[in-house]
Amino acid sequence: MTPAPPNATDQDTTDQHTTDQDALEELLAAPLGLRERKKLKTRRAIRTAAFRLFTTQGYDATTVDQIAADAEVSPSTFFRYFPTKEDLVVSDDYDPVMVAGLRTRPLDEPLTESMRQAIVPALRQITGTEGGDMLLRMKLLNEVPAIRSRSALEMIRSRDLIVAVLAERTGRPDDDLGLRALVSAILAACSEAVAYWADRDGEGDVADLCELALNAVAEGFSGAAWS
Amino acid sequence: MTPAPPNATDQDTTDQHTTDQDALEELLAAPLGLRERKKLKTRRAIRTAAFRLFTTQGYDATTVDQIAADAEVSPSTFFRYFPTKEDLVVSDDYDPVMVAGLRTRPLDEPLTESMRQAIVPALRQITGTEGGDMLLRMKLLNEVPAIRSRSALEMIRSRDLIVAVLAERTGRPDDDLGLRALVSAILAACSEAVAYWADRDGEGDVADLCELALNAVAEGFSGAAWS
DNA sequence: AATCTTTTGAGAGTTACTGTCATAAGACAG
DNA sequence: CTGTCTTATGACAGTAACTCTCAAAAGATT
Repeated sequence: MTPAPPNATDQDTTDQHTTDQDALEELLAAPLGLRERKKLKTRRAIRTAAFRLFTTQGYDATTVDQIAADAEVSPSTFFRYFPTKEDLVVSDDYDPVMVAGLRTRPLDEPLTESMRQAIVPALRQITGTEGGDMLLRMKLLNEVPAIRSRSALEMIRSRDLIVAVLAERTGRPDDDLGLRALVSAILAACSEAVAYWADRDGEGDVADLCELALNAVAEGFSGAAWS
Repeated sequence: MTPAPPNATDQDTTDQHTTDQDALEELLAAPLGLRERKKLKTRRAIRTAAFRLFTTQGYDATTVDQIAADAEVSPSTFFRYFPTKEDLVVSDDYDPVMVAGLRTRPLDEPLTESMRQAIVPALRQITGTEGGDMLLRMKLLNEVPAIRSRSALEMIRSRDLIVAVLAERTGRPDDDLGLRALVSAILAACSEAVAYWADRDGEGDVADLCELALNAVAEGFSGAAWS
């Protein structure tokens, strides 16, 4: 999801170029305006406060009012930054990474392979950089039904995004059932891997587990008896 | 999910025998007590009222109080029958059907084939008997984020159930990542098929679509270039 | 008919969220 | 650096989905 772009350009009806430009600008324009800096700061403050409370009291036992108080903002402000409490946890900034990865793959490569090559490195990168935070989020995702539930919506978003890219690349329609099914299946397998990893406190390498999961699916569908 | 067993035997601390006996009794004792009959009636009344309101006003615009009023029960009673508003929609009684189907398959059959043979006929049966209701539910599932989200939890339950059965049959551990990934992938593909079907107002046969989806996944994982 | 058990409704309380509006604070022009 | 314009904030009121408690009603049992 939008990695909290400080000033989310809501409608880019103009051009697909805009997206890339914005991303670039965001990275280069180091001296952000004071407003933007403050916004980022509050956002971080809220999230930090929230996670601190979550780890000590648990997700459900922590109220939005508490979080707001702890972050020294009003409850209204909380909701301005995070439309729902769940949004604190389910923010996956790596869809774009995956899409970019996908686009680099050769067109004649099998789709599963392209996806594998897009997902696995992305996972590896993420765990490398923000591993701790991700583990915590994924653990919440395993444990808190509300979040687990909510994350399904994010997955659908991811699926739609990937399907759109692949549809474009293969010249299929956007709503091709086969394509959707395949992408969903792959994402499901990878989610299982991530869940498994989080459930074991980040033991082992997520990326490896993800490959393992994908291999298991491939093997299963190849018709192995498997007992 | 428990298809609303009229008198859920909450604690059978006595004996495992009790469970089977109760289940048997429940099926045989056709002349249900007056209480049970009334309970079933209210449950139906609530659901009927709810669906009527949903179709006219939409899901979000319909409040629980309205539903309760329409069904002529108190709001308290509503929540006694359906712990959440979403539960009105996401009640899949066919997990047991699938599990039973799975158990009839030969042990040396490939897992994917067993699951396919368990899922497809189950789908066929359901659409045959309660097709209209299912279509409506699935459409809500497509359209209402809250429900879509919630149904993810049901899917996890299904997955766990199926994984447990398959783990037992293949002698694998319950938490085998490969098995989980495979089952999740298959369920994801089938969900796509159902969603696709509902999105097109029940046009075509769900079971066929499901097979199509599974075939697409198989093909994808077989390494076809696929463009 | 009397007693016991379960279901029901009334009401009060909590929490996540929405909308409105006045005020405060950064941005910018002159 | 002053005035104006824009945007972020907080206070407040309101809604709706739940949760809990308790007393009354209704089915079950002897």
